[in-house]
Amino acid sequence: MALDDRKLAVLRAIVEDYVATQEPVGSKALVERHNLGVSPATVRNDMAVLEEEGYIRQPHTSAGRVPTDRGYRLFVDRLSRVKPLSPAERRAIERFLVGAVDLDDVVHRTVRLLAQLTRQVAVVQYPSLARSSVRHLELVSISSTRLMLVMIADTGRVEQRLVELPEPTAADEILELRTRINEKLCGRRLVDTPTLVEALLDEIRPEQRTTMAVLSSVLLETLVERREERVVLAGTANLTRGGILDFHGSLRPILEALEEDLILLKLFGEVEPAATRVMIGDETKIDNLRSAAVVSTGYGPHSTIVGGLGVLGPTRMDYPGNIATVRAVARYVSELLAQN
Amino acid sequence: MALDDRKLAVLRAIVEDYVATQEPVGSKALVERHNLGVSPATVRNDMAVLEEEGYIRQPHTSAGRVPTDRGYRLFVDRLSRVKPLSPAERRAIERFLVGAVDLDDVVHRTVRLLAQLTRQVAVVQYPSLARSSVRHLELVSISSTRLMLVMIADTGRVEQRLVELPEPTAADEILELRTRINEKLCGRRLVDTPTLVEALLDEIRPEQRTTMAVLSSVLLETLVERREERVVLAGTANLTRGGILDFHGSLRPILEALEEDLILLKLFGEVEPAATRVMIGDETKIDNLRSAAVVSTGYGPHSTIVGGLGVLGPTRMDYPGNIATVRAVARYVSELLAQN
DNA sequence: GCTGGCACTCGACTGTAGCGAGTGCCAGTC
DNA sequence: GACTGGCACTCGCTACAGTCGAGTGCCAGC
Repeated sequence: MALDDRKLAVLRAIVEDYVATQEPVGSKALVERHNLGVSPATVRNDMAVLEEEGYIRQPHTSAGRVPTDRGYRLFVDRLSRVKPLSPAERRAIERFLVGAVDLDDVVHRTVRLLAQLTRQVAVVQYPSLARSSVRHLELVSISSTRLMLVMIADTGRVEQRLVELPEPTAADEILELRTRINEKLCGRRLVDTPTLVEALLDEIRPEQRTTMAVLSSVLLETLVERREERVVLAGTANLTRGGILDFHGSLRPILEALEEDLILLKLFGEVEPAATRVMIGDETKIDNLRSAAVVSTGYGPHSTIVGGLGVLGPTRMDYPGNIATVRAVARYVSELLAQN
Repeated sequence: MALDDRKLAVLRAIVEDYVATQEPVGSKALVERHNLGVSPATVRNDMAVLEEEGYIRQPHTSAGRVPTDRGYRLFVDRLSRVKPLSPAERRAIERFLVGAVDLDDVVHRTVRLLAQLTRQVAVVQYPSLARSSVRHLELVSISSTRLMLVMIADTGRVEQRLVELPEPTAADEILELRTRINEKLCGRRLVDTPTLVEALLDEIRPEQRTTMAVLSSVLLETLVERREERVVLAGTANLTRGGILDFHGSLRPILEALEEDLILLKLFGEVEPAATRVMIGDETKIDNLRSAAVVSTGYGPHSTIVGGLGVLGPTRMDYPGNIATVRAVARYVSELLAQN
């Protein structure tokens, strides 16, 4: 059955009121607060239809209605208008992000900013190594058989690994290797390095091969294959806003899910270009997050995507507002990265 | 009034039972579970004295007794014996920490391990820059007027900063500066760098001075003065164990406090050598942590201290067990750092 | 197709009563 | 003097009954 315009308006009103008051909303209150132009009885009929279709439900007889996940989905897809940011918010964003000294700083400031503006849990993924290129590779000698490999990515991300050499290697050998590796890898995408490194192994002098083999295995194993993706989160205290009524009863499952980097990456890391993604309840595909919703988007310099960011909160959240904020923050961060 | 041995035994029994059951403990249950050799009535008299002295209190008139912060303090200082780790725990610790690829990895594994073993919130501070020495300083050119300063500390910590140069500088100039800086700073403690850098400014060729001035200001301002201390935490989901009965009613203040790096540093960062510190309730000096307790200790290679770690939980926690675990983990981490 | 009216449901709240764990006190005993 | 058994008392917890009211579904009428 198709829903006519008024029924949609009723659904929208229910979602908006419920998000604002956190209480089941009845037909009478609805006509009072929104000028729907019809009587409560009519609204009740519409509600009955909406309930039959699974967009709203009654917590118990003699209570008002509450949106279901399906109801929120419809609301997000068709009923919500984008809410422009307030000037105060814009200013907060700008002020917050200037003065960052390095990538760590940018990421941390961003996640706090997001948590503060949306009053939800915020998550920011570090620029993904999978989407980065090599800017520079440095080999720093620590002892004759031990050195530190430092990789600097174009995204500003820096990774270091300790390398045990099989035999003592002279400083100038190391230096030469460093030069060769940089010639080969600089500017290339990290995912392309395996073949390049393989080629390099053939090109260099035989006596350098064992050292190079160790280096390449560290490089490939710990940086390329096991791509260390990192995420930061902030604002967990926001989960306690509005009692424990959200998240039916216990924060436990939510907090547990937030401890799993893999889960966070799945939710916030896999973002397609220019799409703001909203996942509601079961759509997260995570059992512990049944009662939560996620708004995420990608960011990156010059319209590329190098990582994801977003917020997580109760399904009962201000979707239009959060979507607007997440987008705006992503845009600002992207600009910031483009400047570097 | 001095407490005789039996009264102390009663206090110990109360603490142990209350920690185990999370319920106010009465005189009858006490004599049943612990063989105190006296009747409930006698225990009641002792309890009355303990209450008068402020070691225990009654939640309400017809309930059993609960330890006060002062009671826990006495328990920790005089009544608890160190609980040896189980072999399973020892094995868990060893297994958990092998295979760490770099400092980040060590820190993250450690914090998870601690959270898992103690079932509390765990916190680990990164090796403090204030206590680190410079192992190597690298300058990586990004464009002619921009470079990245990478500092590697002896603790394995790596920090990077973007530097804007006032004028284009040739690669070999940069290289020369890098060598000079390393000659001067390698092996020196970070806190000693300001005077060394100043001296260096006088020694180098005049045309390099402006570049060097920029470098030194970044170095001193963002690494030495504003010492970026970092902390990692895990196990927040453990706060929800045992209902919200701990933390009288709301996790909110606890979660808020845990978001503040400054608070965490204060609790876990300021550790004297070889002392395991226990802070109970108000002793934390943090209002939000009234209902929490902290067990912390220092760690570092070769009996030095480079950072702190520990756990945070309800005042009603297993102090002997947590103290033992925190110490053991700190010892293992220290060994691991000594090997590098 | 909308509306007003009406009977009905059911959770929230209130007040009462009984139960029982636990206490404080006191007189008696070793 | 220290410990013990006994006893009256307190008070939170639970169960139960009764009332209230918000909100619904349905239906006849416009």
